[in-house]
Amino acid sequence: MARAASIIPRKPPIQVRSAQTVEAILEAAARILETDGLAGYTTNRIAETAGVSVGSLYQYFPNKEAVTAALVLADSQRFLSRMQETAARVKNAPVAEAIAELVEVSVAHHTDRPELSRVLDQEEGRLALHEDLQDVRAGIFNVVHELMAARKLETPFEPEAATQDILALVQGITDKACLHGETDLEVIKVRVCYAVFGYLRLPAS
Amino acid sequence: MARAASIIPRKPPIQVRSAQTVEAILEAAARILETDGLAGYTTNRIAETAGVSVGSLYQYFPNKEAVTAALVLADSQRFLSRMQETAARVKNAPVAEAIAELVEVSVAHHTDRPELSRVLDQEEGRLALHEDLQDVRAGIFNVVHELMAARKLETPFEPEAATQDILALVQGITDKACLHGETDLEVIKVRVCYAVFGYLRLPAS
DNA sequence: ATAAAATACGAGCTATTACTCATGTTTTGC
DNA sequence: GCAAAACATGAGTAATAGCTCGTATTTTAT
Repeated sequence: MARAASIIPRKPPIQVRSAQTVEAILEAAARILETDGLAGYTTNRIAETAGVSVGSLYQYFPNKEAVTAALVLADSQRFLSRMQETAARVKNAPVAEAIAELVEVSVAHHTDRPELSRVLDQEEGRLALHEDLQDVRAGIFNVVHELMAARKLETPFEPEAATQDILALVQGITDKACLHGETDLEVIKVRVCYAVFGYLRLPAS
Repeated sequence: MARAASIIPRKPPIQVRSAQTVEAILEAAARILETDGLAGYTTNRIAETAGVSVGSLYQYFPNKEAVTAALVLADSQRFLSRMQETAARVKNAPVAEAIAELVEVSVAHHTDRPELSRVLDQEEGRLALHEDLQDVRAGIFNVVHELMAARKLETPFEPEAATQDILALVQGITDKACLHGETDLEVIKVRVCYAVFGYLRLPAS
């Protein structure tokens, strides 16, 4: 049987020098995915772009997938942090405002580096098993889930299903908008809010 | 410069024999994408699975991408046909029913061979330029767009943006549901309808 | 029947790419 | 100052996959 390709970093960087190397590798990988997509995404090119040797790359990542996984994880963690911060901040704000702020965070996360976001979301499927990543996904889910509970937002469905649907429609609308070349964060945000308010049967703010 | 890889079929099959070959190739490609995704998707394997030689494959397709493009086009055309038929059939039905029927077609299209649908949607991005495909996408767009016009469904946004959003949220919710292992078409359909009705601010049926 | 066109075949060429390893350099600990 | 550990290097290897092309077989047309 083919041994499962581990995604766990091979060796943790100890010195500052190596930490910089790892950072450079991740940023290079991101830039390549952003510009050329998976087409030009090779370990040799990642190393070259990062200004390090391939050998160095393989000292910290057991394989190419691990680089992608690290990228996805870092990106998701950033998103989760912002969602949690925002959720805490708007804890006592009016519902409409709370939702609007969370939607803004979500849309901003996709419109910031749209091409990168698209590819990472797409690659996430292949890495869905990874534990850390599942925790982050669960965290994002919980932010929305808890908001609905705290505000007593009701739907005819299980709260879990409703949460999933809301996250899905936010992402769906945002992605398509980006895909069609839209760049105005505000405009997209308004439409996404409109959809979420609609799903929740809330009156317009 | 790298010459643009044409996606236009190299030679049209003339005899029935070759038509069967082309059909076998497309079905084999679909099955591979469905089971192993892009990982095992090689021209050699496609040919082997189809029970023909690689040479035959390259007699009708100029390159691998062309096979994928043909697959995407055929799939989109099936979807468009069903949407158009359904739209025509429910022309005079109550709005709620018309929407429900169209949503059912859409959800069914994704839940039929969910894995295949996911990969094809994903690959569609890379082939977005192709003319025939753009026509089909425009056709799907028009079905929804015209329904909204005929029924005088209003939103605060440009009709085009609203149409895009509705298609996006339908696909978004459906995809995520499939991804999470949901298989019950009826259940998904009800939730998608709920979202669409919400976006359109229509009372529940 | 026979020539020509269409179709089928598949070994193998070429290019690419993930990944290794032997060797050299820098940093750390004492 | 020095040994050991950490880090960096990049030419080279092995495997893979897209695609070609010379040849063989089947179908069509007359």
